[in-house]
Amino acid sequence: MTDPSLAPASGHDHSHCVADALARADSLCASRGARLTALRRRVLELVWRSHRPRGAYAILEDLSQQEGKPAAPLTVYRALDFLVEQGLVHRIESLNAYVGCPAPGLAHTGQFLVCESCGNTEEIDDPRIREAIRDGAAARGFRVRLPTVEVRGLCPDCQSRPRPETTP
Amino acid sequence: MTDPSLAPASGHDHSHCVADALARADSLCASRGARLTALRRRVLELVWRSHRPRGAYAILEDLSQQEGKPAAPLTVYRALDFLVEQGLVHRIESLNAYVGCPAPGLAHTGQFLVCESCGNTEEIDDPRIREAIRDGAAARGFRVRLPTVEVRGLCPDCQSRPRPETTP
DNA sequence: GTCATCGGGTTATGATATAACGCCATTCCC
DNA sequence: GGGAATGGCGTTATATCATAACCCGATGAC
Ligand SMILES: [Zn+2]
Ligand SMILES: [Zn+2]
Ligand SMILES: [Zn+2]
Ligand SMILES: [Zn+2]
Repeated sequence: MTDPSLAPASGHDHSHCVADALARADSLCASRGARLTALRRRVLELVWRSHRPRGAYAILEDLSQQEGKPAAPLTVYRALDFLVEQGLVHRIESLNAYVGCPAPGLAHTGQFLVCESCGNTEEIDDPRIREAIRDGAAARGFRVRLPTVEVRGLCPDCQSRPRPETTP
Repeated sequence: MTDPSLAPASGHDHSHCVADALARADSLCASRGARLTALRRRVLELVWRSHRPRGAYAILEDLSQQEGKPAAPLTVYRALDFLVEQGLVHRIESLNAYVGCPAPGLAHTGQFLVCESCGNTEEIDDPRIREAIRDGAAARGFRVRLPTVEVRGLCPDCQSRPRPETTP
C-alpha cells in the first residue's frame, strides 16, 4: 500500500492513471462484448499500481492480501492472459512481468523503455522502429507476427539522480 | 543425437556451423585471455546443436548424457553466463533460451527473427533497426544500455511448407 | 611454499508457469 | 421455465527456469 517501491514516476497523480485505465478497460470490453469480471478488473488495477512491470506472483500477493484468503497462481495467470489478449496489459518478456497499456484499443505491440535503476517502464510506439523491423524482416523473407522490443537503460530522472530508488 | 527436432535449417552442412563457431571461440578467448575451459567449450557446442534457441535444462540433459553422470543446473548456467559475457551466445528473453552467435567478436546485441513454426532463429544486425531504437530512445531522454529485439513470426521455409516440424 | 583467484561440484531453495479436474453461474435455445 | 452449452474460476499438483550458500581443488603470482 504505502510501499515506497510502488511509488509511480516522478510526482504525478497516479490515481488518475489508474482511473483512466479502468475506465478505458470498461468501455473497451463493453464495446467488444468481452467480460471484464470483478476479478479481472481487480488484477488490472493491481498491474497499474505503478508504472513498473509487476510479476504475476507480486500481483498474487496483493490479491491474497485484499481478499483475506490466499489466491492461486492460476487465478492471476488466467486474468493476465485475458488482459493481454484484450490489449489492456503487455507482457515484458525480459522481466517476466506485466505492465498496463496506456493506450489500448487498437491492436499494437509497442516498444518499451525499461529503466534499470527505478524500474519505471515507458511504452512508446515509434513508427520508425516499427517500420525498420517490418522492412528488415521482409528483406529476409520473414513474416512478422509479433515484434518484441524491450530496451534496458536509464530513464531521464535516473540519469540526473546519482543512486535512486531500489527495484520493485 | 539423431533427434529430428534438432535438425538444422533447411539442408546445410551444420557441422561447419559448429566447427566455425568453436574455432572463432577458441581464437577470440585466446586473444582476450578469457578461459574457454573444456566444460564451457562443450556447452557452447551443445548450444550450437541446432539453429534453435535451446533451454538451459535441455543443454543440461545433453551434458549429463555425454558425461554419464548427471550434471547440476548451476554448472550449465555458469558456463552460459560466461559465453554470454564473451558474446559467443545470446539469450533469447522471450524463450528463456540460448542461441549461438554467428558473428561474435565485436560487442553487439543483434536482432532475432524467431520462427514460431520450426523454431529456427536468425540473428541479424540491421543498422536501421539499431538506429531507429537509438534515436527513438534519445528523443525521450532515455539512455540505451541494452536493446532487445525478438521478432516472432514465420521463416521463409515455413511460409511455403503447410505444417512443418514440431518444436524443439 | 603460501596465498589469492577462479572454476566448478553439491545441495537446497526460490521464482515463474501450466496441467488436470471439476463446480457453478450465465447464457442461449427452445 | 427446462435443459444444454459455455465460460469463469477454485483446487491440487507439477513442470520449468534460475539462484543461494558452501566447499574444494587447480592454477598462477609472489
Ligand atoms: Zn502514473
Ligand atoms: Zn500498449
Ligand atoms: Zn547450421
Ligand atoms: Zn550475435
